[in-house]
Amino acid sequence: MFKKHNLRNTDQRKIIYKEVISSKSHPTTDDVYKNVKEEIPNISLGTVYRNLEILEKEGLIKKIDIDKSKKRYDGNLSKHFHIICLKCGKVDDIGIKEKCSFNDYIETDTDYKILGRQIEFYGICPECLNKGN
Amino acid sequence: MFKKHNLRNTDQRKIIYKEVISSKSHPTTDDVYKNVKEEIPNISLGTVYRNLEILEKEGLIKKIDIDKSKKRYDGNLSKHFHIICLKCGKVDDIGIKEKCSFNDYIETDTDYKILGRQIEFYGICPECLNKGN
DNA sequence: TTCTATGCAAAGCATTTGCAAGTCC
DNA sequence: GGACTTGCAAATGCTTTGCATAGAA
Repeated sequence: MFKKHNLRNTDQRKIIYKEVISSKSHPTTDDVYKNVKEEIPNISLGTVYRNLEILEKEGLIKKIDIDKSKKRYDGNLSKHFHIICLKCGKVDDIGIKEKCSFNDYIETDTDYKILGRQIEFYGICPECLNKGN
Repeated sequence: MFKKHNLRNTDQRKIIYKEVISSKSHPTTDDVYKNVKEEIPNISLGTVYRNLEILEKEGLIKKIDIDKSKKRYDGNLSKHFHIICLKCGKVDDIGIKEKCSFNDYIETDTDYKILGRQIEFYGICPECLNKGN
């Protein structure tokens, strides 16, 4: 299953991966740990941390940097945005429609009451580009 | 200076505030601490943490949740987005033009090489809305 | 057999907090 | 003088890491 990524096919890895892929709730590391623990009671938290990082580096899952204090992961690799409830902290998906205007994202058809947004672009700055690679 | 916010006008607070307002580099708590320390050598890191949080709650500065590991602050209260260099970690501003289309944000006239973006909306989810306030 | 992966526990880092002393109003 | 602030240090919470053992290939 993970051979093409030069990763060994351990039970821990398989179940951690399955857990993220099958979840719709953008679980934190601890969420994954607790759920995997039901199938592998003696699994170590360190193993969960290590595997989530590995799976993310291999592009098999995605890491979400929403929560200031905890890492969250997403098994949905398709292009989409997130919407976070400021009361309960839940993270939902927003489907992306190509070519729609910026306001469409805000006037979304979710039933959320929108209070704010955060947009970050990532790239390489001119100084770093000039320094070569 | 801070009277309208029911805050006492301490040297520590004044200099911490001045430091964030005058900085263009979206400093971390530790950045602020180090700079303030030059004026108040015996200032405590806890004081910096507490004051940055207070200033943010009063709306005098803004907190930026970009860095997964550290808090950053911004003295620029006007509407704008951020762009982060994936090599050096620098955070620059992107001015917002009202009514421009989403792609305009990406085809920005910064000299960055854009590699990705992250968009998060914040609000109250339907379940929390139904629970009343 | 070989080398990656795991479990465990300690360490690391940023942040928060309790408390006594200091100081703004 | 009284309440808010500060400095200090300990505590907290999440994440990382070192190391001996287990296990996949």
